Amino acid sequence: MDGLTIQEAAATTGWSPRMLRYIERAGLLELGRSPAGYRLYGPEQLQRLRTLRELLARMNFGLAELGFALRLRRDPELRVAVNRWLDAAPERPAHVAPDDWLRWEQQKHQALIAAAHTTEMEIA
Amino acid sequence: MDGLTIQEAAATTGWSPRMLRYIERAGLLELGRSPAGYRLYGPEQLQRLRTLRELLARMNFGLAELGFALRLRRDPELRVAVNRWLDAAPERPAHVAPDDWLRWEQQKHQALIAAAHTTEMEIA
DNA sequence: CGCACCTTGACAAAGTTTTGGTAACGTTGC
DNA sequence: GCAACGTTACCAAAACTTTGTCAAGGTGCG
Repeated sequence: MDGLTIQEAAATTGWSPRMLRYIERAGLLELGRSPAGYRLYGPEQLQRLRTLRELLARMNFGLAELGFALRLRRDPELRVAVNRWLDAAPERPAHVAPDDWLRWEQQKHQALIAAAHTTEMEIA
Repeated sequence: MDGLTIQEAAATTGWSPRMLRYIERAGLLELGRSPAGYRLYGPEQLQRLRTLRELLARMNFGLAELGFALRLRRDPELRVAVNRWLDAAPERPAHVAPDDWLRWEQQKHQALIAAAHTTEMEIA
C-alpha cells in the first residue's frame, strides 16, 4: 500500500491526527483509503499539508476561511451573490490595517496594536 | 442632514445598533458622518443592510466569512496564495453537502441533517 | 492471540467571535 | 439646562470553532 498512515503523516507534517481528520472533513484535502478504510497520505497530500501550515501562518487566517474560499469557488450561486453584494462596496479600504479585518475587538492582546502598519501613505 | 441615525437605521433594517457598528468596523459598510461624528445611514446603506441580512440567512454564512471574501478581493497576494493552494484541490466536491462545510461537528442540531440535498445525481 | 494501530462518534476544555450591556462623555433640540 | 440621543472603550455572556480525549470496535502483523 502506498501512503502513510495518519499517525505517520502527523509526525511529518506537524498536524495532530485529530486535525488531519478535521481538515479532511472540511473538504480541504482528499485522501485515498486502504481496503480497510485507513486514510492514506501520499507525498502529494503531505506536501499540501505542509504548505497549508505555512499559508495559514503567513497570511493570518484559518481553516474556516479557507473552507469558505473553497465553497466560494465551487458554488456559483454563492459566488455570484457574494460578488454582487461586494461590488457595491467601499473602494477605499477604510482605515483598517490589512492584518486586522475581522480580528480586532479583542483589546486584550493589545500588543498587536504595536504591529499595525497604518496604510496611510497614498493620500496626496 | 441626509441620513438616518443609527437607531433609526436599526429600526428599519432589523440589525441592532451594536451590530451596525460591528458591521462598519468589519469594513463591510462605509458610512457618512455628520459634523459631530454621528453615523449617517442613507437609502443606499439601508438597502445594503437589508440585502446583507437576506444574503447571510439564505446562503448560510456569517460576517466573518464575508469579511474574508472582501479581504480576498482586496489583497492580491492573499488571493494568489489561496488560489494556488486550492488549485491543486479536489475537483469532486467530496461527499459533503453544500450546506455543511465548516459547520458540522455540532451533532447537537442534527435536525439540519434532514435538509441535506445529497449532490449525487451526476454519477453515471 | 495480542498489541499497536486504525475507524467513527461523542463529550468537553480552550480559544474566538458575536452580541449585548454599561460607563464616560459629547450633541441636538425644546 | 435637561432629556434623549450619539460617540468610543471596555467587560462579559452566549455562541461557535478548534482541539483533545475517550470509548467501542475493526485491522495488521509478529
